[in-house]
Amino acid sequence: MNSLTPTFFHRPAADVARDLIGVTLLVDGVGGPLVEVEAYDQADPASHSFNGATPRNSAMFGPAGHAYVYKIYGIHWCLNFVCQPGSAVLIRALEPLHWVSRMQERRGGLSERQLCSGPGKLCQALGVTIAHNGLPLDALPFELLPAAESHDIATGPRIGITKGVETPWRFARRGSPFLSKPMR
DNA sequence: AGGATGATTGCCT
DNA sequence: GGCAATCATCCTC
Repeated sequence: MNSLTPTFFHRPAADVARDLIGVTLLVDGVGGPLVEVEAYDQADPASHSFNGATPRNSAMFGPAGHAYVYKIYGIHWCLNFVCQPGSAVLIRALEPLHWVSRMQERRGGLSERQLCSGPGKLCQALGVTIAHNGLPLDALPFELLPAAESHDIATGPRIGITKGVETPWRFARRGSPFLSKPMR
């Protein structure tokens, strides 16, 4: 069951990002509704795609609606949803709702608000690795379920970047206790 | 071939 | 708040 088609993703990343808040992400049945995402596109100096395609970022130039997974600081995985060529949405946080016990096993028995409150944490909790790079999002192990209700969405500058710091392409569910950092 | 770097996290003070 | 961990990737020589 999955009603987010490639058409949904074949749009500017910032538009897709906003529409992803509240969408439930499951990987092998583990996950919950997205509460925080960020958009990146090719004209954006903060984006991995800014200087063109390389072996690492090739998924960003592949079909919309597929995953782009990369390793950061030699330690953590980060999951993105590919949009228009050279653009993607970084999945930063979700509300742990489905199969929470599995997430706690993977993360080390932490409180629920620490399970998926950051891009690296979320990948650890959901078991996302480089093995998921390039996979389509409309097939297992991925499931994307439309938002059950509308949300009050806050926007602001993106986290952890040194270029493009003024671009307000961080989108979050306002007031959620599951964010990587509070929205200002 | 060598070196700097990173869309982070968690532990320490 | 500060900083170490840890390594694939990418740029430069």
